[in-house]
Amino acid sequence: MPIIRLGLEDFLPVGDTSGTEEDTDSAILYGTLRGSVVGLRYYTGIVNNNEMVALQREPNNPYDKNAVKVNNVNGDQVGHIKKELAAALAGIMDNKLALVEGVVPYGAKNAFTMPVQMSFWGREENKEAVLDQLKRHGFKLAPPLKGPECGFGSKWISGRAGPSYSAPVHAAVQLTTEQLKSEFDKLFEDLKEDDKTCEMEAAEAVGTLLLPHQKQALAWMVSRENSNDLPPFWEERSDFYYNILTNFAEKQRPKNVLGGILADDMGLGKTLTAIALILTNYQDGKPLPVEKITSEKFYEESGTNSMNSVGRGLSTSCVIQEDTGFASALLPSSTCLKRQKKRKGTASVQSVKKKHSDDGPRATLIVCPLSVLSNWIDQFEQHIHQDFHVNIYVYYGSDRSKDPSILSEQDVVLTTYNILATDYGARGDSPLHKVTWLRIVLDEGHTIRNPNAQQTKAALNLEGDRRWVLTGTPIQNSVKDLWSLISFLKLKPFTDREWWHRTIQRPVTMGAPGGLGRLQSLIRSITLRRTKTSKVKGKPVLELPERKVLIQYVTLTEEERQIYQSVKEEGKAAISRFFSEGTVLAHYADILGVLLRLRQLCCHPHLCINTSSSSFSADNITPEELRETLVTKMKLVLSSGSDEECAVCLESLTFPVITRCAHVFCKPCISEVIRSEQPNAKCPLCRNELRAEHLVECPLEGEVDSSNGKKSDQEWISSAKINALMHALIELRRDNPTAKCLVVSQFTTFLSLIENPLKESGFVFTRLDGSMAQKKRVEAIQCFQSSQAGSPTVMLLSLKAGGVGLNLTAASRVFLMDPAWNPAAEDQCFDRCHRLGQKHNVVITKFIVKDSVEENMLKIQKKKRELAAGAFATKKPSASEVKQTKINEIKALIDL
DNA sequence: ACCGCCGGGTGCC
DNA sequence: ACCGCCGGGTGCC
Repeated sequence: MPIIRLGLEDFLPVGDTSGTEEDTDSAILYGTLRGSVVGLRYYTGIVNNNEMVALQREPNNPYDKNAVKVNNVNGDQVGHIKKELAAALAGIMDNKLALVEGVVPYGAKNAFTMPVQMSFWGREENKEAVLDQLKRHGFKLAPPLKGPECGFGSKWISGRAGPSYSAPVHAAVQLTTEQLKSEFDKLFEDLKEDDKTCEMEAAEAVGTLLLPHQKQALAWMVSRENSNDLPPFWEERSDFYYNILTNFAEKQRPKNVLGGILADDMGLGKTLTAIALILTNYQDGKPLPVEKITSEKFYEESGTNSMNSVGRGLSTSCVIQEDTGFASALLPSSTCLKRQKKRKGTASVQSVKKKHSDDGPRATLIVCPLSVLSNWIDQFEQHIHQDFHVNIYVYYGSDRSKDPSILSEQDVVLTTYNILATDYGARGDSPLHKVTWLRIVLDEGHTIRNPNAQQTKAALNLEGDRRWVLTGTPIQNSVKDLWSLISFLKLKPFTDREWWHRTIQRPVTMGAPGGLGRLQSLIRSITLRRTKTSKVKGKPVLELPERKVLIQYVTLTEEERQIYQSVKEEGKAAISRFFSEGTVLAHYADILGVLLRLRQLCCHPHLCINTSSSSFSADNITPEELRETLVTKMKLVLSSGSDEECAVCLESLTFPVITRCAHVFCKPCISEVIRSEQPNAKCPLCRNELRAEHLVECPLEGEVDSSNGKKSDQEWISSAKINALMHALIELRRDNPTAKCLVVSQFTTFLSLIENPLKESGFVFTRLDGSMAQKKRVEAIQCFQSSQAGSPTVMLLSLKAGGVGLNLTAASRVFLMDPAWNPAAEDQCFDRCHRLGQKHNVVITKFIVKDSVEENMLKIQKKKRELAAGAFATKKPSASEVKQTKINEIKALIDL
């Protein structure tokens, strides 16, 4: 199931939200006030009756420091707020006590002044201050007018119609949570219907036959790019264009985005579809003119149309320029350069692309997270027909070209969000921003959901009419997330946050009638989304082979059980003490340590070395010792596989730091807490003193394994789990010698221990873990995916290795050696082989030690799954709820 | 007339 | 602005 969590805050004004940032979601309507706009004749901006206007402070106005400008939806100034009123508004606006929004109810054609109906929105606690401030200037708010869409702009009851309509206080009728849930479910439903079911064949240069749903996506994308439709919510009226949300009108036809959001579930082939689009729709629906090599075949491999095949391996025909040095690190050494030379020497070229700049833009820019950059390169390699030649430039690395004309000559330029943001930050020196692109594709587009992030701003400022967002999770936490995407698509008038907020976001969050409907029709007009269970012509989009998860219980040996029990009793005693002392959270890292050791003991006694942790009492120690202890604790937290979240942002840790009270947060998050609560900041988790200079950063180097090092000096012994695994592997080999399997663990040391018996029993195996260099990874993957005789049948895989794109479809069996805290991490791992291209039924075996922490983890996993399934309309948990959940989990895990 | 009244000039902030 | 406001011109009926 796609992760579309919709927080309660999407629908209800939720009070407490940690304060620091202006959160417009908890705003209530204080009331309304009629004022006047003056000075109309000095400005060009015009409005219609009932049109929304923006009020903007102008503190540097030489005549009045209180000045408030009035702009129309287009951003053109209409006039000023009359000075007496402006004097009252200035303080309110400057101190962000309220959001003041205006609508011109009538008199839009007046020559000198016109009325403006203002609504004041803000947090409950600021209401008094606002009313007071207005009162001091002799103004008084009227209660909110009641109308079907009061405060949301559309239909104002004009003054003349008489105020007999206006009375009740509540602006909008709120739907029940259930209603909202079902409403929102519909948001992405049926997007495939009507015009989105046409299919289109890809251009010849696409060497892979598209699946039906991919042909549909291609047809839809091509039609979007070539469409002449008006953007959503615009109508043509006699000789002007009219926006039905804001009532703004203009002569000039508003541009629709020649793109949209491809929001297919992971695994449906968004990348391939985008590649097909690039090659199929250049101009006027004609394919991209690329070199076609018509003479003899150049390569040994002969790739024909293969249905989304894996294992086409190296047969490729794209030329990837390597002056970045990055591509060569990603790709097997021989892949590109040799071919490029070969082709240059012998190929006869039928049609050479024109390089004249007067042809208009040619290049497509693709921006993606670094983790999927190599996947894009692979996919281009796989899917471009070998007789065609496509120029791809990987804009990455310190020697990336600063010359925009190099970029604009390409067919495709690939880069990452970080590079995009870095270049953009170095002002005036971003070649990416100097090129007018034919097309811009943002992959994993949800990474730009934070509108304040540099990468978002950098993406918004790219030039190019065809703009696409690829994402499997268009809405991650709330409707808010959509704004950056919509803004990137340059959909008028939503590029300005005020109009988005007033016309879509607030109506939806406040449950205004029609709010969801608007959002839905907006989404429908620019989004294509299919899930794994969607159907095309009555058949599932993807017919994946079956997937079975078996749990195989393992009984520890006598010796293992003895060690386990003694560590457990010791840990349980310590944790009980923490509970009785009320210091559970202060010892959180220690508790994780106990649990980690128990989990390791379930796998193999050697995983767990320093059983006697000295860190239980940390009284009189030097700063250096303290620092070291903290670093150790942080590493423990990070390596415990518990997928710790930052209690401030509630997301996974970025740039983790540990506090003196041993709690781990994102550095930016905790720094902000310290800054905003100074001088007496307290730890959000335990309320201990918090100081910026006490924060300890994690010494770099990705994968931290707490049990690293000491493996060679210990004699190898087996364990109950290893025995169970080997038994299963040998049985599997006997029944099906060519079957491939993944052996997955969170503990890379455990994987190393497993290498021993694999060798002894004559298995050919390979390995993939987070510590391996990019090049080694690619080798390991290609080696494993190969179907050649003698290729590895086992891959030792660390649970979190590899990005989303990791494709291990050669495997049809998975042995999960130890359960993960987060069931989603397990699922993601299983999806690496249970995905497009898998030909066999997939059987997953989870080894679980009977009567152990592992069994308890299964129970917690079950709960989490249930929670995730029902999470749709549930509120995002607060920090204290997260805390309580954790405490409960700890109790359950250690049988307290 | 230290007023009223008239009518022209004028006009955002 | 077909207003308000300003300030100069003017002054019984």
